Amino acid sequence: MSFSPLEVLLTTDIVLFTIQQERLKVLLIRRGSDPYKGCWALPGGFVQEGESLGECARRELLEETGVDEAYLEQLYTFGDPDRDPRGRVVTVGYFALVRSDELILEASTDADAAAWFPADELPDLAFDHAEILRVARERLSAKVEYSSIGFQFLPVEFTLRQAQAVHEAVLARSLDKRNFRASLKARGLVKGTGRKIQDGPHRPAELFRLATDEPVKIFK
Amino acid sequence: MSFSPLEVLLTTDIVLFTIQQERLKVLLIRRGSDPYKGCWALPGGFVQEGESLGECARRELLEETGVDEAYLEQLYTFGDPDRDPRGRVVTVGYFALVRSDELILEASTDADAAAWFPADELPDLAFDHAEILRVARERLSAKVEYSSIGFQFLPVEFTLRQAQAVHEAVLARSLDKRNFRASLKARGLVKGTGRKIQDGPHRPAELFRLATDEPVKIFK
DNA sequence: CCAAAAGTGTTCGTACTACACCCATGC
DNA sequence: GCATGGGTGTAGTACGAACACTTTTGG
Repeated sequence: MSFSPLEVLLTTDIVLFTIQQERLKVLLIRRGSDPYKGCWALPGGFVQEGESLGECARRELLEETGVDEAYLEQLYTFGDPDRDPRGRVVTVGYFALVRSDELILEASTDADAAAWFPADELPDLAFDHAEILRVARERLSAKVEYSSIGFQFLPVEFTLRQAQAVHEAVLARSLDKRNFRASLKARGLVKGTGRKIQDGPHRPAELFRLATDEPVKIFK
Repeated sequence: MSFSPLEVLLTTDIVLFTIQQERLKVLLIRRGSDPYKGCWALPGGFVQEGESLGECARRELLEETGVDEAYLEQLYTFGDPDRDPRGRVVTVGYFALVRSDELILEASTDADAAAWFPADELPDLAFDHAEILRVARERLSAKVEYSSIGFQFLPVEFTLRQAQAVHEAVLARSLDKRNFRASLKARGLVKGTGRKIQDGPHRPAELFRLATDEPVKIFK
């Protein structure tokens, strides 16, 4: 290694998903400075001294969106030489999941700079963020099927209907109610609390919670 | 972004797997310079100007091991602030698979600087390379079960016994011959060539090849 | 004829699919 | 009493796991 190594700028970009109105949504921010000023983009920013990649992603998420607690997972690293007009900037993509009921926190950031978009109606995005988002959606869909990651969108106690709506939103197809419930039971994933919730002119639904403490359980 | 962003050094490190004597092996190189001089480490090196991450991994693989054609896939990015004593060095881990019969190429590199180690008898490694290797093994094992990635270890034509041996080596457990073959047939993964190969005092085996052109097919 | 690997089917349990009706509640 | 979502079971099919013997060849 006698050549002088190339120094690069390193960022993390976060694809933050949630469910609203039973639809999968993604948080985007409007860029306030060049390049791509005024464009929609993923939240993210430069890695700082003494900070790990995951710490950086968590910090950026908090700073740019006000989201404090979220499931966070490294996705993929994008480093094509010309992906950023400023020069050599490599980004480590993350994806993050928050519960719908934490979204009040979103108001803590400057209001018109951030917005939730339905995952299937996205605007044009800055840099290669459309590609990062595509990879994130792919990974999320796959993981919902073979792990319990989908429950990250739900509060600690939830009804089975809510759970099914979340899975349907992520997979973008409808599921059979009896099969969905049977599968949860077969996997021993949820346990009833005995308590019920009444939210309309119909029979009250039982509240459930995850049976295990591990946040995300891989099936099989 | 008013602060001045941190510049980092970026490397790729490659976990190169193969199968020899029906065992899963990993290629390591002995470091010729500090830090960790004399230690075993993964092949890899600094990303250069104008080079994408995948190109860097492929180049390092060629330069350090003489391996030209290999299946290559990005694994995970490791960026803890203190993972490298030289300063802030972030590495993008890759894993690569080569066929056993390409290993003659390995002699093209300086002989005692590189060696194959059984995946379950590894020496101490430099940096956080033990962790990178752990992640790579995990990913490889998982992927062998739900994709046709294992055939990357085999030549274009192979016997079913060879295919089974490869899968057994990766999974570190023995498989049932009839089930293995039935599963290949059910998936329509391989097709017989009609030709046979004779390699000992026993009935000759038919040669097979992959039924599809796609290098790696995901099941289900 | 012996050693060595090639080749081949069935049974069982488990998991996914499709599918329809009664129940509890508020208005 | 009616509208709304809550809750439940069964039959068919597909897939993975366990399991043993005959065939072909070289020596």
